[in-house]
Amino acid sequence: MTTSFSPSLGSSPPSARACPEDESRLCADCIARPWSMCAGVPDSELMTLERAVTDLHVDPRGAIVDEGEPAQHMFNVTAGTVKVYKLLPDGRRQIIGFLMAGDFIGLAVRQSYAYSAEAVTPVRLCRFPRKKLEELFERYPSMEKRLLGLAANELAVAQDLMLLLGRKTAKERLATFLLMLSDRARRLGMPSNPVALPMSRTDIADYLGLTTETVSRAFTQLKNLKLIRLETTSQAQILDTEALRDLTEGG
Amino acid sequence: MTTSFSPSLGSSPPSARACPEDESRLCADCIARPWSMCAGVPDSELMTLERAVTDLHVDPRGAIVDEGEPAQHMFNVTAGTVKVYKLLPDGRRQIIGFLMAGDFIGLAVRQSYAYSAEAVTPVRLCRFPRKKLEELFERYPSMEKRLLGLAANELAVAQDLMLLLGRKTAKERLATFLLMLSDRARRLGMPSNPVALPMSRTDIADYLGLTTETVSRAFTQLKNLKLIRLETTSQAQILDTEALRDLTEGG
DNA sequence: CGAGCAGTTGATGAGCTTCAAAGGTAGTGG
DNA sequence: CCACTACCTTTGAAGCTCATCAACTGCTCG
Repeated sequence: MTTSFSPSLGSSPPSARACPEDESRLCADCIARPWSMCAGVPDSELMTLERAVTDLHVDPRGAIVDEGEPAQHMFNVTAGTVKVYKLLPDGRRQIIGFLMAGDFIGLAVRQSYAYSAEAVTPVRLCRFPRKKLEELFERYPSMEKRLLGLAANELAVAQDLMLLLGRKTAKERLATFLLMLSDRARRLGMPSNPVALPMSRTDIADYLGLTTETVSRAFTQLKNLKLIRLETTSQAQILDTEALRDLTEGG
Repeated sequence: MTTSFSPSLGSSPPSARACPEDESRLCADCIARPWSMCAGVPDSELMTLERAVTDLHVDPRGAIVDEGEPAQHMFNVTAGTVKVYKLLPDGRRQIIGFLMAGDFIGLAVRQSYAYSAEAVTPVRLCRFPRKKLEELFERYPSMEKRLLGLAANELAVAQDLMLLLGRKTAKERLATFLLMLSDRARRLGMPSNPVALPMSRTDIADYLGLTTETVSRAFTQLKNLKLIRLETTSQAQILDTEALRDLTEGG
């Protein structure tokens, strides 16, 4: 049995399922660990880590954190895809990132979350109470060092997205997006050429600062240029990586 | 005598002037310290800090770091305004931030800088060799902790800018920008109501993802709405903060 | 099989860019 | 001190990209 929609896990006791028995809860087996801040904890000390975290599953469309809610937890994504977004009062939405294994949610200096996060696919998360995390950092400084490195990476990704949003055309944005997803999948050891597009066209549009219609037209353009082929709406075969890469920079 | 243009300070021995005698080089006197990562170093240990850094001045339009160059240093801005930007091969530019006292430049996990930085006003900087910085972090973990906090802040600012670039109209962007500058000036203890606009219209345009013409027209619109008044082109009086704030969110 | 939603395609229009020129402002030299 | 020059900013007119509105297709799931 699975709950189809989860409430925000940020502050209230979540109805999200605890980890079922058919999957390991051991940090030693965690696929995401090498890419996450947990890589800063020595193998021999993983039990300390396990005592601090709660393993959670969230179904697609389930909320993980809500903008403005008290930031009591930090999360590590260990499987699946999460979208992180900000809203304007009139409903305009900007997705500021798609998170995957190894990424974190909820690094906040302030009291409350600066954004909302929601599962795109079935997602698996490790939840750290902020206080326990502080203790872990005290005990394993390299864990905090590692988080700084991840934050620096996030920052670089954010800056690339700013360049995209401020200065690229629709076609260039989509080309950039497809290569970004492909590269990331490769880094995570997942299939990188038929690129997986688990998110909807609306999500892609809200990430690229466009509308679904424009995203759809851009897909058609790339198809007509023989740069990609859509196996299904959620799987894109890249036919000419070089030409696509040229496109991302206006070539 | 002052050199009007400085080469990049990132890797080569800079022709930027060392700090002249009429200004203190002591960290104890540093105005930016409370807002910077140096706040993580106890007062009694400031001499260690002083031995590690080089104090630099850069004139307007002088380069500080160049995208792609080896990232051998990190910088702290202690006075003045710096613009940080990325370029596309065809010259399109996106300014990803205006930095002021307390902000850092050059947090990079990778080997080279991910962006360029250039002085807008006369700028004062502390330059940290990456190696010495590592030693400082070893010695003063709270300094690295503080840097993590600053990076988290940067990230939040970046995310706000993504929302602006992806989803706001020209008028909303300018309103957001003016309030942002005003708030920041206040936090730094500088005059916040006639907002200082040290950067050119072109710089503002490249920050907001617009053209100079559109920025100029947006200024005119805000003037006509009686929300602001331009004392000079580089000083904006905010006449109705509330209405302006409503505008930033589409109200 | 039909309902409903996601995605695609088409037609029109708005907002911003581009191209062009005039108005200001600051710095320079007589 | 003022005139001249050069650049920055503002304003105007036309064009283009993307948004909006609308219809259609195809897929998924009772």
